[in-house]
Amino acid sequence: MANPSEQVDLHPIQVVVRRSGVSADLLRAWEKRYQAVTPERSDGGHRLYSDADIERLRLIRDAMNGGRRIGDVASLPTEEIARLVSEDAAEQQLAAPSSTASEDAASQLADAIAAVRRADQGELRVILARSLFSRAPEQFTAEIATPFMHALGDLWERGELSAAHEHAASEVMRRLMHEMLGMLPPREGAPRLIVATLSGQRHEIGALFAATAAALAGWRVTYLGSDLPAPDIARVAVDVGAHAIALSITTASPGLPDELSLLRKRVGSTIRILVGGQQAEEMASAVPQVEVVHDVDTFSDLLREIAPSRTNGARESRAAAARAED
Amino acid sequence: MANPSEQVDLHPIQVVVRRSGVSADLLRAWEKRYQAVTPERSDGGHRLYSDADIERLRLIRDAMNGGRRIGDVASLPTEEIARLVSEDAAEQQLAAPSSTASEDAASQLADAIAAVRRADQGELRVILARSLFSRAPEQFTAEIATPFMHALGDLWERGELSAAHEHAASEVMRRLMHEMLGMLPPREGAPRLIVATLSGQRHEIGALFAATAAALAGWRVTYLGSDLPAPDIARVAVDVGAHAIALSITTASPGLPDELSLLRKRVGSTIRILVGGQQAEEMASAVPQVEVVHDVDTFSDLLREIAPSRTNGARESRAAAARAED
DNA sequence: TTTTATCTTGACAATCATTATACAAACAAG
DNA sequence: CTTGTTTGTATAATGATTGTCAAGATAAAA
Repeated sequence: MANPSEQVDLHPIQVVVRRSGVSADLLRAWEKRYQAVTPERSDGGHRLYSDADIERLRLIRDAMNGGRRIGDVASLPTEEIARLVSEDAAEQQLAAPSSTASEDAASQLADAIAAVRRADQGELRVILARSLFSRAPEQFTAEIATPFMHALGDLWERGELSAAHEHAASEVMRRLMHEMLGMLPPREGAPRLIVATLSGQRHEIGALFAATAAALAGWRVTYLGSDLPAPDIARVAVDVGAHAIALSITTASPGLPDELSLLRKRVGSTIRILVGGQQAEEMASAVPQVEVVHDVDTFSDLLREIAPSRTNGARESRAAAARAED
Repeated sequence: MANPSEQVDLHPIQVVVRRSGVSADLLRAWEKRYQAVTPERSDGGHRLYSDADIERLRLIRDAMNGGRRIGDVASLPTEEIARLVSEDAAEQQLAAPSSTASEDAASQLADAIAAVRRADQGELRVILARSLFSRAPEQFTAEIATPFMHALGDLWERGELSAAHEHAASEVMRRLMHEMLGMLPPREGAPRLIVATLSGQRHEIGALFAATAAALAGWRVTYLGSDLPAPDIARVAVDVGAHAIALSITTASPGLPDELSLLRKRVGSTIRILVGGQQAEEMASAVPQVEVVHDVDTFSDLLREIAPSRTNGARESRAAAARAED
């Protein structure tokens, strides 16, 4: 076996494919035709790329996005390519038209509520979907989703909506939040969170908010849905190697504290249990080693605290890349 | 040192298979070839893995998902693997994705089932979403969604999945079918259908299939979700001016025929009521003016029969639009 | 005891990387 | 519009790497 220390910072071709966005076939073609990069070889003859190789490939890719032809740039020294790229970027700046401002949240919210009153599910979906895709997920949660659910609750309490209308509306929101959750890319190596509601708890909107917040905080989220017995949740948590479990509790029920205790017992002491929702304080404050969270912001902060932040690493390497471009 | 207290946190190989998603054969192969982990042994020679071993195996799996090769990472110290994983995750965000996808339905289905066994919700979603977007909705329903749900049921019956695993998997499918439903454009002037399940009926997958089939047949579908009392459904149906109501019945319950009758009375005789699902025959055949549908194809045919086909009109107007562009 | 789970070993098959060649779409020049 | 060039992708043959399986034996559980 060769000295391991010299292999640590060399990467197989698949890693380079993922990091550079260039297919394996193309990497080999570029190497053969233009010597774009000339990676090391392993004992078996497989290519081993250095970080500098990858950086150079990214530059080449950027140059091509700027309209250059591969044959013109691939053989140039790296600094030369970098110069071309920044030149092209400067050109683009001049041609770029200033973007139109995004619609304000208030009017979108008003439109959505109006659609709810008309029980127009299709229109509601269109409004909310447009709203979601026109801003960052964090903004959507804070400016649209949360106020919308509150408005829905108010209308229902005042008797202006039937249960079915409310059901149809929150169904749309639930669907959207599912989609959003699916759009957030799971990070490898990030801590894992299980999100669910216990038996008898059928309102899953709160759990969805929690799942979204966690995904935004960089966690890998397994969303189990609503109405699950404690042993099942425990089993998944242990199997998956979860670092924490988040539960939404909206309805009071007599057996609930016991079920929480059972869950606490089953999962072992290293896994934290966080509960939130209208009835969380009442149902969970008596259960030892179960933490009650009162609002989404606290929850987000707590998650970032627990997780050993990986964002720094990403930020550092991005900064390094920026320096290299100068 | 051979006291029994040290065995508390050691696990037999099957537990490790479940938690790490690596098969037993592979665990032994990795140990033999690369000393990926070197578990303790029982007196009889059986492997006993620690939690740290499992964590290391998870890291190795993450590294491989990041494009690393087993031979490169398996022998590295654990911290080194962790470093590679987080580095790969961070760097990957800077590149355009270009992963290789398997095309045919059979292998996609196999991939999906494998992900279910690993309880890997994120991967499952990626596989199914890719599968959905790579074919027409009709094909997805017939070739992927239906067989997938059957396979899920089989696994559950054979006890190879816990309720929570099954829950997590069908959650993903449910979410996807919601998205698909949202993607199908509502046709102006098409007849309206209400889709829901009655009180006590919590399995909404069947209802989702019905909603999708209807949307594909050209209907405007209002999807209410599961577990709704008959009066609420009736009110929405009347408000919206529905031409028909479709209900999924999977669980037998004593009050159900009465609730169906109530629904029948409330909505007036012009609205047809169609029911399907495992228990539909038993629960609904005695209720007058409620039609039992036995499979999806029959349901689709029936819908096309009831609705005056708009497909021609749509095609005509699309052709007109094309002419206008010349 | 009987049944199930795990062990070791070796072989095998599938996947992936390599080279070389070929081909077709896109592009530029005439 | 036709040419020739550039360039991404596909193919086939070969070898390296890696996942899976079978057989026979032992251990653990029922």
